Amino acid sequence: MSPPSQDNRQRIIEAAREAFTTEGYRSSIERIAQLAGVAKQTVYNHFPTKEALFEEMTRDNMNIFSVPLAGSPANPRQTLTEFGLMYYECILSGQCSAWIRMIAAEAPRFPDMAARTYRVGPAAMLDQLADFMRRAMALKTLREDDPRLAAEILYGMLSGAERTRMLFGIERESYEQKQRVEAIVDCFMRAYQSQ
Amino acid sequence: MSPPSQDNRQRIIEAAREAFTTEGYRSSIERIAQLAGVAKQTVYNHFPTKEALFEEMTRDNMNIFSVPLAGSPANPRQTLTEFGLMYYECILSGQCSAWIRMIAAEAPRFPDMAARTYRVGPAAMLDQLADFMRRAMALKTLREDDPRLAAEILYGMLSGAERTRMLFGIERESYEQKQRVEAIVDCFMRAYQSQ
DNA sequence: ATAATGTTGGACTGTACAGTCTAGTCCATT
DNA sequence: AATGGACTAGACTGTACAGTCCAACATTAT
Repeated sequence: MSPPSQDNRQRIIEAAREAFTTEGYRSSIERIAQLAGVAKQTVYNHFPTKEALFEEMTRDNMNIFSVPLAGSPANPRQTLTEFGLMYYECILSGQCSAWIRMIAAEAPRFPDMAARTYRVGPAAMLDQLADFMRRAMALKTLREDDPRLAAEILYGMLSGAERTRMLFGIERESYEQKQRVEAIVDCFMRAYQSQ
Repeated sequence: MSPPSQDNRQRIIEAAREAFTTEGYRSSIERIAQLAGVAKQTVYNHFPTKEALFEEMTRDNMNIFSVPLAGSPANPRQTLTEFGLMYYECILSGQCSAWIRMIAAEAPRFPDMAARTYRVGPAAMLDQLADFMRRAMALKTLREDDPRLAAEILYGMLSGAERTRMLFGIERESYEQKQRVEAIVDCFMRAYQSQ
């Protein structure tokens, strides 16, 4: 090979992410090639079909979803607040919004991709969160209850109304994220404090 | 006119709803005509362009979102449980799921349609719910707090994880809806009972 | 140098589809 | 009976795009 092939491959994947998340699957190969600054044929040198490129791109961008849950179950209020802030930062960002919208739109056409993304993204996060709840419940820093349900409830409170607005393309109303996250975690703690 | 034109118009809109929600906007006019049992030209007799048909269809189907909130603020647990059950029934049904997915997918292309649907659907429901919270708080059957936030929190707990699964096309895990709704409302009541 | 390999740009094929046009049919009103 | 508006079937135009082909070019390894 002459000009470094791996560079081109990565540039194409990056361009595909850009194009697919903003224009959906209908975005054309020619457009992607143009965004990558590469000839159309070069795209086909690296990926046999548009579908293959799409699948590769989704595989390459899955890490976009991971939000770490670091912190001790001894102090759930603090740990969950930190987690909630990071969640808002990452998951409700413009980039991630476009990504989720695109996944949702193409889920019927690419069910495997959607299921894989769900497993790596939301499902993994829920598992992590449920595990945290279980440990906190064992420590009696949260009331004894179904840890999975607790995880889903917190997840729901955090994403719920915001996620809906984001899906409909409604601009975020202006308010303090920090304040909102704290109010939500406070609500969660009222419901789940050990008595 | 000979064969009743209004019938055809309604059949076309119905077919468009079916086609657009299952295949997205990419579904063809020919396909819609076929579903409606009508000639392609007849579609164009009623709607000038594909976009116009789409807009009309979304206007016609907006009522799909309305979930009534009937019941007294004197007994929030019961009223909210009934509301939650109806919400699950309606909003998380296959038909409504496909609808939401389609809206989300086409929101960038039809921002007006998306905003309108948001106003009539989720926003109206949140308003209704917030009003209920306000009245219950005035009655001291719920703790004094921000009623809008309370509404969004309950809405989030109800739709959160389920909505995500639905967007990703993940089959509902089998559990009792009623049990889940009751657990969620119970959690909400723990957080919002007046002390 | 030369062979091998990747890239380029442009021409090309085939398909799918929006939207138009036409010739003919069916029915209700006059 | 005649007029006119809606319907049908199908041909047709133009465009967009996936995917292929090819001839010329650049770079690196031998």
